[in-house]
Amino acid sequence: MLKRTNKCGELRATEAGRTVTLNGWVDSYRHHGSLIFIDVRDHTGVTQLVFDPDQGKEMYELAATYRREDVIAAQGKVVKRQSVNSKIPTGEIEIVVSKTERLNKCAKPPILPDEVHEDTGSVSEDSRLRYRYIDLRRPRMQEIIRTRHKVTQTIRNTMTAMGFCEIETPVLCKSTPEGARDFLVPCRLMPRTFYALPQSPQILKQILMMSGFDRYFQIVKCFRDENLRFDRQPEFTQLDVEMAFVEQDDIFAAFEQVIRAVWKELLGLEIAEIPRLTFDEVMNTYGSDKPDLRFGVKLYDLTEIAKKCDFRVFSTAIEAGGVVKAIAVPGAASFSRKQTDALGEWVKQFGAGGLPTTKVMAEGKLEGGIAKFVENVAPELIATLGANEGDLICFAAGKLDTANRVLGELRRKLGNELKLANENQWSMFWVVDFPLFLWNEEDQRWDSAHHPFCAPRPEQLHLLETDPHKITAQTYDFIINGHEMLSGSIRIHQPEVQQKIFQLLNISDEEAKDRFGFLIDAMSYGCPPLGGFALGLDRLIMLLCKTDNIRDVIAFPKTQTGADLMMQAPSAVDPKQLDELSLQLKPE
RNA sequence: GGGGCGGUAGCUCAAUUGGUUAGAGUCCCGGACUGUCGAUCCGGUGGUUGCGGGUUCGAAUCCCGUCCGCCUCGCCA
Repeated sequence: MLKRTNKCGELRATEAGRTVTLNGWVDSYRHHGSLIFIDVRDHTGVTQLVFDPDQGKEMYELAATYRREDVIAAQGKVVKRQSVNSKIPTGEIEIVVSKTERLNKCAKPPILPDEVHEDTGSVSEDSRLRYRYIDLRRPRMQEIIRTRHKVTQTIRNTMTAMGFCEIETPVLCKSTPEGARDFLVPCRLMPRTFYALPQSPQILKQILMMSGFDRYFQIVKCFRDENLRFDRQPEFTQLDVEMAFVEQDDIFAAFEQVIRAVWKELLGLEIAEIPRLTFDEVMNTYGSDKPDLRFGVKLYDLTEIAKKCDFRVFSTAIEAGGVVKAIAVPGAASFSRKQTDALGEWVKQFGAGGLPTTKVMAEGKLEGGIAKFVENVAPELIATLGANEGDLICFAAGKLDTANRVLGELRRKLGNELKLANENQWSMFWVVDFPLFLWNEEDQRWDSAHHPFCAPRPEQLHLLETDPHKITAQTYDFIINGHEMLSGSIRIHQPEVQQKIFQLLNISDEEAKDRFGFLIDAMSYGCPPLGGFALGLDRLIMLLCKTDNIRDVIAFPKTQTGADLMMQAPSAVDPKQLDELSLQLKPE
């Protein structure tokens, strides 16, 4: 074969006169009867080839049969072009081909690796996933997947420099019914038993700390058999980290070094000081535990002001011990009645009865919606909210949690729709002081807010018996632009404490022993204080590549029903295989 | 599991809202063309309108079921 001497994106005018060979895919071809132009593409870019019959009739005739996505080789002289194409980096030169070879003929291509054109539109994701190998040839996809590699490299280098050791943990693990649903793998050697794919290496990394590895990390696949979303795949990748002999600040310092290195390496940006906000603070101020702080639109408590209004919705809520809160959304005063009504319907899914609104007009006048009920407090209202002309004030009245949720969701939705966030800005911060437990109304019991190995603050241990909801966990999230990127905690390192937590979570000794016996044992044979975190790598890449589709950042992703459209997984299996596993299928 | 949107040529879409033989661009095939670069021009192949029922003189269009894709609520310690 004619082996390449250069890549398709690298030749410039300075190489004019040299004889080179290129290998690649036919990106486009233009026939002019006795002159053929072909743009040949590889991962580095495209170069124009010129085929002139004067350079050889056979060569020319072969080139005349080249079609899109054929794989070809071409040898020839680099010459400066008569007419420069300023759209491509190699546009100053072309190759006058003297020898060529077709390395592979492409069958009629089902899709083409084109970027979007005005009149042909973009290829549906179905087709892109089915013919992933063609889709991945697109420069944009190449860029994303290569960015991903650069991120993992940067992470590995930084973690290694900080003294972390990358250790692999098993993929065939033990099923634990807590948390997400497990993917199960039947065990042939022990019939009627199953492995589970890990939801995360949580327990194993804690054990590695007990084993004296001191600082562990792993870029690792995790599996959760739950329903999927735009940013969720059944298998996804985490940067998993655990550290021994540490407190919260040590973990923050370690991660901040990593994220700074990634932003420097990938974006050339220095990250300023990273703030820490408490859970209560973000919930009350932004109505979310992961707000996007690239724009304001804070929630304000208007309960006192609302008491002065003769509005049934407010008074009923306040009498029931609830609150009245509001946000002022810039520019939303232009919303039509139809739009505000639609918002009123939309918020019902978060427990609101409806959405009272009013518009801020010139000179601090209120108009529309519930204006007549709040006119009497207009100046106070506007001052408290810091509202301006053109804002739409949205109220939520009811229980504090509900009001926060409703306004938080509304803030997120309208922030997106009205593009309130500066696209070129990054908002990063830690959320700290989460509650350790959340009350589960449905089952009438306590649940871990994160997981059952999170350590309570030692000075609050006595509250375990009396007021579990008051206990603050040494748990933290890291938020970027309104997305939860990371979460972690200081773990429990004393078996007595762990047992108490299990008790409160209604996990019996027997159960605990069955599921986590090895962890408790390990903990009792010399366990250092420890903590760590897990970072969602796919979501991080999504942010860095500015895509809102997790499938874009994974080479071979799955659809919302967990299918791989290229390899056609999952699929039925041979009855023999089932038999070997002592499995039998339930009739439909 | 619930809700919403979608499925028409290999690909991206249209079809005057139930009415003649389901069209266009692109890809592919063939032809013309020596400076194109999303080449252009001419011709051609290509359809179980996701699938299965039903309503109707007549269904891509309406109804029921089902499958698939996307978004979303629940769910994801």
